[in-house]
Amino acid sequence: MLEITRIRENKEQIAKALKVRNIDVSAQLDELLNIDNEWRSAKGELDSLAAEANKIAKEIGQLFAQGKQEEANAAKAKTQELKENEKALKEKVSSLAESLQSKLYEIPNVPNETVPAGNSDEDNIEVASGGSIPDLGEHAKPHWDLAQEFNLIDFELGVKVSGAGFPFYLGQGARLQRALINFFLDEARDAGYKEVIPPFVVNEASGYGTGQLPDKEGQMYHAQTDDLYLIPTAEVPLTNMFRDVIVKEEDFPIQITGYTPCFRREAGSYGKDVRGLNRLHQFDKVEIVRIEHPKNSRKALDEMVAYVQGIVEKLNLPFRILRLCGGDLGFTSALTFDFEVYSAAQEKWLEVSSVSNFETFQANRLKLRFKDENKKSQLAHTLNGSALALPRIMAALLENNQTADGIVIPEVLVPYTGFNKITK
RNA sequence: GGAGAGGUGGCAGAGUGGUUGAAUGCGCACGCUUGGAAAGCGUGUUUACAGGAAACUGUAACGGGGGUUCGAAUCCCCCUCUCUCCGCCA
Repeated sequence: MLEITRIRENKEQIAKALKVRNIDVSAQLDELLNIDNEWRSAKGELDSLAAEANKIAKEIGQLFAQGKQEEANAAKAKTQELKENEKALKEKVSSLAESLQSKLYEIPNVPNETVPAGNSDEDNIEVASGGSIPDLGEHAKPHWDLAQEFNLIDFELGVKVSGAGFPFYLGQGARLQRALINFFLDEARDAGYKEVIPPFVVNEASGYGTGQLPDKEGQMYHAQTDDLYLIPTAEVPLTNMFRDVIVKEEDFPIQITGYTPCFRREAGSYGKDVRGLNRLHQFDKVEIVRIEHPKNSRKALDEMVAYVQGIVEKLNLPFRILRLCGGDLGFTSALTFDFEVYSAAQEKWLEVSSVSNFETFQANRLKLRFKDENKKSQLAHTLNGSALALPRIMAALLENNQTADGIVIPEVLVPYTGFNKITK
């Protein structure tokens, strides 16, 4: 959520910046500012009315204390009209505040000035790449065939027990999965991130805090009996740790990491993009989160991108890094870099990480602040990134590393798997 | 799930209708004191919004919402969370 003061002061600039997302919010901003003006004047009126009422109430108290009953009662009568005005004004103020709030929720984050204009993922800009795409020859199998052949993942069994998109990982497949999780967590810890195991369900307030609510409600599983949401990403609990918190400036940078399963309804997804591990309702992910001083967040984002690149390289996967264009940028993000790895049998790029700087957008919703050198509270910046999402990494590993007699495990993972090749 | 108790400032903990944004203690900050430190003494120490260049002023907030009242942390109603005991249970 954008700060209203920022909109007041930089309306034109914000409208212009949001054009990068292919949306025109000028009219919305004007409406917002109108409401804000109305709200402020009503609030001012209410405040002085309340001041007057408070003053009289105090006087009445004193009159009673002095035993001047009659004068006190006379003063009481005087406040009747005041009370009625106050009540009406109060309602006006709160309804204006409410409508202001809901309008504010509708405006997406202002893209960073380095975000390129564009409509879709086709307009994203590749900023780096690495690794080499293996030549698998004609007999390359997609990972869903390999998973079946080596008995690593059972999609059918998942359908029976839960539904499509909830696979069973079996034997060496399960061990590889666990190895990846442990490898990612260890790497993150070595890079200075504090490990956390958060709850996998969150309340409504947390959903609002990081921006999943109100607009992306349909993407989350909702346990209605208890009004809890299954987390779509560890970002939600890890960032909400800092909701309503005023951190100390010297605590920056705050770096945390956590592994969680992620649950996504993926309403509306279908077709061959969802085949195998490409898109699941439940998947594992290790997330890194940073809470930063505003002046350091840009640098922090670069560090996070470099970190993610490092682990992708250790896994020897061909990758590319994309700077997301305005049209592909998430609602809450100011700047995002996506990582894709090449899955050589499917012959396609798969997104495995998204590293974003939200600047103050989430912090404003979260009321996540710090005291600056002048002892003024200021919104912090929040950032996060996948490091990494497992299924597509698994897909690429299986496909890219297939050989005539098995699937080769990357060297860095062998200490974690306990085997260096998946065999029948 | 049943019964009970309770949610007050960074923490502990008073306060049951009237200068209470809130005693007191701890903590913290600054100053005095000291060779230095501790102790001691003094001053200060919530947040949000509005107005203001600032000093500051006004309003709101004692879990959340609503009500009674001239006036509510204090009374009433609803919700919520926590704790204790019992039950169930990994």
